[in-house]
Amino acid sequence: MTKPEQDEHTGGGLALEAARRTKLHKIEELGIDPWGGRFDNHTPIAQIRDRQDEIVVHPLREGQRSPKQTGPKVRAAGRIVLQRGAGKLIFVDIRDWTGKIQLLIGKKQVGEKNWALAECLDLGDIIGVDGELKRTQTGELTIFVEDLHFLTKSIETPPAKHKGLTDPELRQRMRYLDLIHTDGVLERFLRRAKIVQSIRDTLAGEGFVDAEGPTLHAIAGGAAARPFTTHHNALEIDLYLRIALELHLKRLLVGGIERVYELGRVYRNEGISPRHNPEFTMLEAYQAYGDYETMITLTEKLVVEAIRATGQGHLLPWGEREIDFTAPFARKTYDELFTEHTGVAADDPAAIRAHAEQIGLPTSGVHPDVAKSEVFEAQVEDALAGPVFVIDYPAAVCPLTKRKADNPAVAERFELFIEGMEVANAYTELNDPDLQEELLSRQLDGLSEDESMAKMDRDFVRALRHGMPPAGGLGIGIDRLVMLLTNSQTIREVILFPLLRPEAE
RNA sequence: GCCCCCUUAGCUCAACUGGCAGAGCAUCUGACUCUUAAUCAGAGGGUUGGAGGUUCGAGUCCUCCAGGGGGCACCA
Repeated sequence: MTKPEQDEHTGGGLALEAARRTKLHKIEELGIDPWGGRFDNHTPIAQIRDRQDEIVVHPLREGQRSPKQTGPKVRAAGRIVLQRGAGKLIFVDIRDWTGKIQLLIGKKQVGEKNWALAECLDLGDIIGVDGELKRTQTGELTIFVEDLHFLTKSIETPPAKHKGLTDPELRQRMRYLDLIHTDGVLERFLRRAKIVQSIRDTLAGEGFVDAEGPTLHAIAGGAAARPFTTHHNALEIDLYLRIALELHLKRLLVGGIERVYELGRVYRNEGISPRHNPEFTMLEAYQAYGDYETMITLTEKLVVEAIRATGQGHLLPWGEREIDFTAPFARKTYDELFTEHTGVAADDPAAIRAHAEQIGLPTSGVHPDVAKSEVFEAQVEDALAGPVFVIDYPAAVCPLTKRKADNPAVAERFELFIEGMEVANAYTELNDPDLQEELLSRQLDGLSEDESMAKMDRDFVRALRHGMPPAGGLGIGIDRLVMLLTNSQTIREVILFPLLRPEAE
């Protein structure tokens, strides 16, 4: 093992660590544990800052350079993010998850041992302090430190103190550093937590209970996506990571859990993009005796309450633009939008087929509803700035959805689109077991099994045969909703640890 | 899986048409008891992502590889 002293006068990566290890040893020599321990009764920095009006400034007396102040005694803990030496004074800025505050450590004020410890402080170290909250001569709110508590040494060098991390690879691989050093990152993820909490609160307020379905599925149903496969050794069976929550929650409707939801991770073995991560968070909620109109009302309430929880108004920033979330959101039928954006009659399969060919989509051997759906995805979805509820889908591409009573070619389904993104998807749930069995056993022309939602699940059909109440069901892509509510243009800004290739050794 | 772009000090970035690899922050030494992107004086720090190639000479041009970003495909 190399001695730190050997590298003391070099400034490369190893030497930066060596300098910190030298200080770590000095801390140990002072009889202080550089890894700290329990530190009770400190106050979050934001709350400390709120006590600034308790500072009393006494009248200036003759011979004084500045007026005497008295302030509240406070105890804080946080990470050192800035440090400035001024002789036998050190100014330190610490940060906790509520804010930042300046500390003043003076040699005379803290005593010899604390001063020796203060000389061992580096950017990134975590410390606790006791002191008096006052203002410096320049007016900066500051804890005048009386006692110093060392809580944890950082032996790695932090990023540049103002620019922070900008390399997207480093930001994702070392999210812990991103949270500390990139402006707005910690706040964004705390905001995500508030959104999720708001959704759970709203659902609870509407009488929904949460449920935990299995994530290992023998049949990856409920959506059309390629699953991840895995293997259970003792049972000697291949299993899939779930691609949706749907089929188990509906079993719970059969079981009499009348309002049920799950908010959890699903996995899809597909491409990565600014709007896709292989694992992402989905909400699905099911309400017995409801329908898709019930779900529109619920969706609006969930979104509006989530926005309220983030402390924002109805107009949210989105890049250079704004999104107007004033409820009720626009509602347009699928066919209406289809014609509006393509100029093709929505009830004319031959014209749709010709149009699909014209824009380069394959049409031979493809079911008319599939062709229509592909044109819709290619030309309509991206153009939907929204928020807009797209209502009433072609039935053939909706195998889990109840058909309209007066028109079996149309399914009672809506999707909520905002900025071209599908944020929510909801049905009046199909509860006819015979029709369900038929729809799950038949692949549509032009779709492979991978591309299809039609994966036979005998037990699911058996559950329906026992009677599932008429119901409305809703799915919301939580990550995309969080993107929209935090003005984040890519999904990896709202997922703490997006999938990356392993780092090379 | 395909196409394009990026990769230089711990971090953030320079380096002309191929011609001595640089700066700021960080680090180290010294000064400073009211600083706040502290300041001042000095010092050190590089396998230019990796491996080959062209050239008198490569951070720069070429090939392959790796990682990341964007787009396409996939995502009914």
